Amino acid sequence: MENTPVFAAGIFGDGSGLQGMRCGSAGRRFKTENQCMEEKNLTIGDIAQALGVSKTTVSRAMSGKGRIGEETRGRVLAYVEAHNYSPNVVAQGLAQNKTFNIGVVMPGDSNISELPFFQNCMLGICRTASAAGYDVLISMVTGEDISQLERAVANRKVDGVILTRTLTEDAPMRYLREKEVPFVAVGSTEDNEAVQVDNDHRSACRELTDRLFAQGLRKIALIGGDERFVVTGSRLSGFRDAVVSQGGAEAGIRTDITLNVSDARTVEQVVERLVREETECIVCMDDFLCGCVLNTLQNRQIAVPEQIQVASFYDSTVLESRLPSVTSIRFDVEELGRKACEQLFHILNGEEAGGCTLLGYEVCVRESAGSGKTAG
Amino acid sequence: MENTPVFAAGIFGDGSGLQGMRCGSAGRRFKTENQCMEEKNLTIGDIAQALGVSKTTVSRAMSGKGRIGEETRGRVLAYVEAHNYSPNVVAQGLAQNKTFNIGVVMPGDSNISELPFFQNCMLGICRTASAAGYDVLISMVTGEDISQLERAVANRKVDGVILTRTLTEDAPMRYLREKEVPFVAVGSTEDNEAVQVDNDHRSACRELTDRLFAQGLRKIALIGGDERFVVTGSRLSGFRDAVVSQGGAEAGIRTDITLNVSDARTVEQVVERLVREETECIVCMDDFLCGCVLNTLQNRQIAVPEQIQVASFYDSTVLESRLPSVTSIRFDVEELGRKACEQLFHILNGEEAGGCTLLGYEVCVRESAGSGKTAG
DNA sequence: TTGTACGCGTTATCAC
DNA sequence: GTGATAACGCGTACAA
Repeated sequence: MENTPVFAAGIFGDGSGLQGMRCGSAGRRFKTENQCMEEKNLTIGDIAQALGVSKTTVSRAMSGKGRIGEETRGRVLAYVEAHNYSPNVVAQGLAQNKTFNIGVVMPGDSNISELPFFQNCMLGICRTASAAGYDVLISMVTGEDISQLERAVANRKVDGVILTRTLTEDAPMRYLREKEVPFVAVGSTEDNEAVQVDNDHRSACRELTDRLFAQGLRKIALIGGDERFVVTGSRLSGFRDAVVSQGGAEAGIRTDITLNVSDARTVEQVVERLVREETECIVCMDDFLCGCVLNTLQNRQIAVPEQIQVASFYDSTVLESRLPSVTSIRFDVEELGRKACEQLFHILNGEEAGGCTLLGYEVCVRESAGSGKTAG
Repeated sequence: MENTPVFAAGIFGDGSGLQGMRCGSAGRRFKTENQCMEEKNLTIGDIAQALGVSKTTVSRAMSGKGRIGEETRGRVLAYVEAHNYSPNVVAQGLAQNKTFNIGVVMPGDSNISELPFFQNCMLGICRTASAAGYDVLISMVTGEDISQLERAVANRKVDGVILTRTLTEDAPMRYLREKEVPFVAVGSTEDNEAVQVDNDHRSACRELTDRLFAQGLRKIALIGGDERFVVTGSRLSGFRDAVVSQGGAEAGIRTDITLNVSDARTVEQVVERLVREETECIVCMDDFLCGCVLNTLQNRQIAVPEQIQVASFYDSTVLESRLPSVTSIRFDVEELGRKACEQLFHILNGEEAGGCTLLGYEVCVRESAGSGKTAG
């Protein structure tokens, strides 16, 4: 008994118009005659032939579109199940002018404290996409280099795109606009036309700041990062909202705002100044900065919250093992990714989604500030 | 002068076999007659027609394969340039049984200190892939759920896969093996058949540990994470290599090894014990654990390195703002991603790549240990 | 050197 | 309810 290895000839057309007894006709690997690994590279044509029906019928059975006899449908589905056939999505795409891919733009130069955000956001996106039969194609953007995104778009590899970070002068967004590629932005943008999904940073930061004032604090400092990130602006607005609602300077409130702080050294200098000026509480725009602030205070032997309070406008896992635990705001980032993906699908289905979706937040008062052990 | 909007009719065949004067025949958007946005949805057929040559000729001009007249080639390329046409990669793929996508498997449940690793690894992969005309498709794996990977593979969305983390019982790897999907693993594996790219963790950890012994230390403790990660095993081996080379217990060397430590609370308990037992140095297998150890020591007012030394077997940015600076090992993770991607391309080109590629490392002796201010 | 005629795997149209 | 047939955009053996 010979098991002659048979090369899957005619892959790219062998000239003979023969369509006789094929076995994994689309195969690209070696196979043995009698035992063709059924699950692989089976085509709609193979099934049609095996069942003595037309390709059209098989297609209909699978898609559920068009009329088809209940029995025929059952037979096809049974065969499909038995040989666990799965359609070639690329070919489906070619026929429908779709790719079943969504692009996700990730910054390649984010700092530590932002990474959990992107990770969880990706998780939400991937799960939602996967459940809808889509795959996620990544483009990393570093600085002004959006070449990866350009490639993906120019090559028509994606049906739409999700932006996971928004800048005030956003190169990726400008590009997508220009090319008329459907996209959704995670994080707010100044472009009101754009579909965006974000947490309500402004309200969240206002609420947290309000609580600090409610504790009787009067000298609060704010340290923030890159001003070009739209979220920095939102948080700042929330902070100011709270200040204004308390009566501002007229009510004896003193604030000290420092933005564009990006490294530990700068934080150190700022903190030293703030301590000298007898600031009662330092509010940080993100956990990276907050970590730096805590380090500095620890090295200077300044007790938190007894001598100075500290709070953060973000709650990542960066600080989770810290003592004292840090008062901050918690967001459901995975949900953010999910929502963004759903919005994109809406657009793709022509159900033009709403402009801006705001998700909630949770203020977590912990030991470092606002818990009552105030120094103020 | 009317600019009648003309719907790109006949997308899926309008019945008329007409091939006359088409403008973006593959278009799916509205266009104006005279000013069809040339760069979009131009096909090889459009170009052929415009230039009065055959599609084959255009194809050849672009691919460089097959003989073609220098002048003809020039004309085609000029036209392509002028209208900045770019081929439909999906269609190319369908014709060549390729996708021009590589899959990347990411853990969806990694802890903070691992994230910079995955980020940089991705960066290396994406850049290499992009330069080779490939895109990166992400599959997130959480726990035993490899459904996203399964979808991508079953749907033939990828030509090959890169695994960014390896476990001793690796579900994704098992799956890829079974489906005979070409893959490369970042990180070592027990499967010797698999193509793998890794840093030489064993040598690196041995070298670092050797230095500690060279400082005269005799009581060293090791704290490690998940035992199922292959890298945990490698690092442990390196540590043991150093111990053995120093003569081990007979030479008066005491070691204390604790694995599967994953949370800050456990670290605290372990550290307390180690301090009681007058350990001279705590070596951490990664920076997350190291961060926890430093926190605990700081809270207990135990000075590093004066009272106890601390070193880490990994150098992420998690600890970069810490004081004292931590002695650890530095790897070029982006290079790791690059190499992995290159190896995958070798396999895809049939140039069966070597089994295991080991990349280098750099031991960074800083303040926290091995710098001379020993407590031992 | 160039063109013809398929084929890749699927969907959509239109007859039957 | 079912089946040819023509797209989708591109590559390629073979003929010219």
